[in-house]
Amino acid sequence: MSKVITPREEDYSQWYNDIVRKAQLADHSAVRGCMVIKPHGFGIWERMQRQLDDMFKETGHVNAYFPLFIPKSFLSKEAEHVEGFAKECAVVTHHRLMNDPNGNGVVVDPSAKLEEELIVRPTSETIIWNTYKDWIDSYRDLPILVNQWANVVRWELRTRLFLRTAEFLWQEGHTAHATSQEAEEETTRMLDVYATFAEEYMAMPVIKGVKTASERFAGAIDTYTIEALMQDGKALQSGTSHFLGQNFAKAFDVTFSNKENEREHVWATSWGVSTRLMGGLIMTHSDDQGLIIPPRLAPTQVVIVPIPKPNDEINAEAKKLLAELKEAGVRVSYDDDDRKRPGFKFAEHELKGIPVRLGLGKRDLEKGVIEVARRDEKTKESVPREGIATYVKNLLEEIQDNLLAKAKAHRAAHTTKVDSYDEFKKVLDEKGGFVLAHWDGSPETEQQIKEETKATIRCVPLDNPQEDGVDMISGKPSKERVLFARAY
RNA sequence: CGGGAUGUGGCGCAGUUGGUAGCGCACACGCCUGGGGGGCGUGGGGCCGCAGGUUCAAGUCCUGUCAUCCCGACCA
Repeated sequence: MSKVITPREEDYSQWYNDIVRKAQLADHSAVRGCMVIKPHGFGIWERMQRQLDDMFKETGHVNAYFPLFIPKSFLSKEAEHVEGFAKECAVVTHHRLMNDPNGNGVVVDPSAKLEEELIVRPTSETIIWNTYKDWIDSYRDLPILVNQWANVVRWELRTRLFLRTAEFLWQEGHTAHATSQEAEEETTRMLDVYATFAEEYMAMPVIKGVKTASERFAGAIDTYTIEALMQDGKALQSGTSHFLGQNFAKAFDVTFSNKENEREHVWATSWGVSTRLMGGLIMTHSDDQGLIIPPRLAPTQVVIVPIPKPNDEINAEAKKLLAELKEAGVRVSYDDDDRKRPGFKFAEHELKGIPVRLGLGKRDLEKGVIEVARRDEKTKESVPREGIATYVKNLLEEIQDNLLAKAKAHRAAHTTKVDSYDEFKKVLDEKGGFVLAHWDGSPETEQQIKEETKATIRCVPLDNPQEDGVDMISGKPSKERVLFARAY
């Protein structure tokens, strides 16, 4: 297999595909739009899952699991919701196959038609709220703070590995509360969890904000989002947290008795991040040599390469090094494959994004040093063998910080304030990135901008500085800038 | 779903006016090598995406179909 990656400058889409496939994160499968997540890719996802799950638990949530299939009738109970998802649902109509009477393998058994079709969940609000109806009777039953890790299916017409696949993995939190205020607090709490995770673990800075009406989740009162900026200047919606009001409680008739013994509808939130984060991770950090994984998410943080090849002496030293590093809490492995030469291994580990490589060579050992190579900056240095574990541990933190700093610098350099529509278009075409501009709040100008420039309002940033201005197009007054970008 | 392109060993590709399917990498074995993707030799591996059709003969021509990629439309 050719290990050469298309340079970003030449073709960013192709570069992205090359990274995903050549770093062995994922591959296309036999099913249109569905991918096989390979061990290296899944290992990163598992690190994300584990960390997020811990953060959910720390904020009081528990995990549960609801069915893959949803009765068709459930989808029609919340009008906006069905409209948002109807066009991309996989539908189960039969439950049995039979041998083809003509001898051509198996066919669907027409007698096994389902009375009511089942929808493969595109998201689980409906099945979950149908269940919550049975769980909730009193204010004492609230809040319900449940999360589930699951796969969902959305029959997308155009798919891209990780960024938009027909089936994807995610978590979806679904909470039920006694008051609007409590639900709104939950919505922003989880948005904060996502933002913290993105910055501290993925080293991917994000802007927190609220979606405009046109970009809102189908069935939500408010959709909060974290928006990240990719290397090519396009935005990636990386996580959402929805305040659902009483929409689903009303649709599924979920009520509770309050302290005054009055019957009220329950208030709801839902929030999720998906394997799309993998796409964000790739497009935030990686380079033309391959993937770059932030140390906190790297399944393997350090790889030890024997130079020029494993032998008894080097193996013995490697064993000691492994023990020292593991003792220090570092995820480390030893590449003792004796069929491949060092140069090949270097390139391979760089391609796969392992943050730190230790070169263990006879000459270095005699001098009492080890060659330490960092993936992020592609630099190498000789480090004393004594105290190497501490050095590496500190280096991993430095790399983590460096990646976040670089991503922040890139975002800062690609965030532009503009005050005229001409300038807006010019920045989008020549520079890309986030564009902060005044907007009069009307769906019409938002739509016009989208049609003419392909840019959308990513969000109205939270804690947005208030300032007087005028809409670029209508000239109507505006009191704050909103965040525009072309997006994935 | 519309426009364009591409499907040939695991990967990347060539294959002329139709006439016995090739190359590089990878793989297996052997020898030589050995601090940034080694060298030489030998060898194995193909329903040419799939289904029809034209023809004495189809990887090549025709029709259909499936899949992937790029650009759109769509996209909580």
